Amino acid sequence: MIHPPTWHADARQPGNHAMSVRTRFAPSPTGFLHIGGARTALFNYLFARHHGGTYLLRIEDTDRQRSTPEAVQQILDSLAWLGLSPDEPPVFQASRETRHAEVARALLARGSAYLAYDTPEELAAQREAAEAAKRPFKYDGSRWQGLDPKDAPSVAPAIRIKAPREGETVVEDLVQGTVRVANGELDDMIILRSDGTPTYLHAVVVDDHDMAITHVIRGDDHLTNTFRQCMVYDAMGWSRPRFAHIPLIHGADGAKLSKRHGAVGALEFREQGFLPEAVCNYLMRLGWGHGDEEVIPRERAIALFDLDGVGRAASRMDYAKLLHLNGVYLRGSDDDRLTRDVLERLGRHVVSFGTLGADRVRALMPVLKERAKTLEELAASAAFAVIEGPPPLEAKAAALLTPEAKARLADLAQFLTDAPWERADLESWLRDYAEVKGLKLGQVAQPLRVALTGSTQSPPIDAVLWALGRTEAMDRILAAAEG
RNA sequence: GUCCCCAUCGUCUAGAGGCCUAGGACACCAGCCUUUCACGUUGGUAACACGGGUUCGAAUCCCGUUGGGGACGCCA
Repeated sequence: MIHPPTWHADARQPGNHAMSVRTRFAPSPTGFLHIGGARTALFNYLFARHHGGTYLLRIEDTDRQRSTPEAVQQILDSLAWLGLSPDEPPVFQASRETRHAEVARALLARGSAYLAYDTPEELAAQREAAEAAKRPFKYDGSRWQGLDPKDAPSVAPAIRIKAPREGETVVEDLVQGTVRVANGELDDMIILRSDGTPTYLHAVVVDDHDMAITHVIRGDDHLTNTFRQCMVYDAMGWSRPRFAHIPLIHGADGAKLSKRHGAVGALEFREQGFLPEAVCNYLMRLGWGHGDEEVIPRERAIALFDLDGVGRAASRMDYAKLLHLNGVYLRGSDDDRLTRDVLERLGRHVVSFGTLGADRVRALMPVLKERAKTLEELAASAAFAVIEGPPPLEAKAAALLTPEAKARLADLAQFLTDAPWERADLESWLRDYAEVKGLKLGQVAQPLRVALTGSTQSPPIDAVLWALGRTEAMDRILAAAEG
């Protein structure tokens, strides 16, 4: 019967450092790290930090067919980008197979497990028969138990753990609450395959135990597996960790999150111009809340986060809200950092530029970042500043360059020749010009904007004028006036 | 099919029996600001899945229904 081990309570006593919190994120390197996994990592990180504990990473690479070194690197890169790198070097599960086998044999020696000589084909047939008869398949290994090795078939055996038949298993889940299942539902699962490799359900338990994990925080999809894992803990006489099963993230339509919903890989968000702090903030708020707080930077998140605030229902990915949050973080970001990123993106988009262009982008950054939601948008909006010479004209912008507008620009160029080149001065010169000519400021600003940026949308025109510098600005105005 | 979990505006959530005429955020609509686009700001539309209990009183507790999700591998 299952009661939380007493040290769990002790661990929460202030002043008890003997059993500090240890969490782990345990992805399998069979693909890229998706957004759901990223959130699981985040919760593990936040929980450990909040309690002054340790946050670890274990790569579950026991499936040798599907695990790849590229995927491992991808996961590491993703976590690094999100600021969720582990406190210690990652543990590779495959490297611990000797230990897994050792525990399996210990279970055998204790009489808690037995050798099962079924072939995969036999099992598949049994499963099919059960399905055909519309009854749930439950493995029956009674014929192998207590078998004299001499009578064993000449088949490499797997090791199966004996499931309890009576009573029920109870898990006090930190998120889901008390969850119980009748032991009659469990069956004798394989812990060591016939080829000597461990199964996931077994390896996880051995590793979590050996790594002294105190809190297993993972996706909801592992909830029912937890009862199977309990069999190993209990049979070995190990105290179980605390479990916390967090709900999954779904796509906007409520179905399992997949590529057709948009970006799902953590690194895809980076490519699309999202900031890691915005992604983390968004992910944290998905399934967790603290009153009305929405913008919660890392430090604040660590201070606030705890598992009791995690909801039990699955939530849907809302890209619009992420986008909004990204805008918030973008506006609050350091100008030098943004400039660096934008220049890099522009370079990738095959725009060549010199230091003059780079300086202009930096000068414009405070007003540029006000009007972008992603780094990609930011880069696009900075493109006019980085190039030399007249910018390419957008269709809508070109339409604005009427003969009158061109004449106006020529006149304006003349007028600006003697202007002092400071932003505030430029603004008042433009206002004066409009007033003298009996025009609304917009009538002057729009043609000018088109000439300088090639677009009908840009930061305030005085800022653009100033950042471009007198020479470059004059070039562009004249080019537009003559073109 | 069996077992497990879940259920407040379109979405993320606040809500731990009276503070709820159900609050906030995103999105959407309208207005203001304005030099374009954003930002900002003001207001608006919009939810307790359904049915039974328990209680003086239920979004909050219990049961059922419906609807979602997950797990049932010599995958992880």
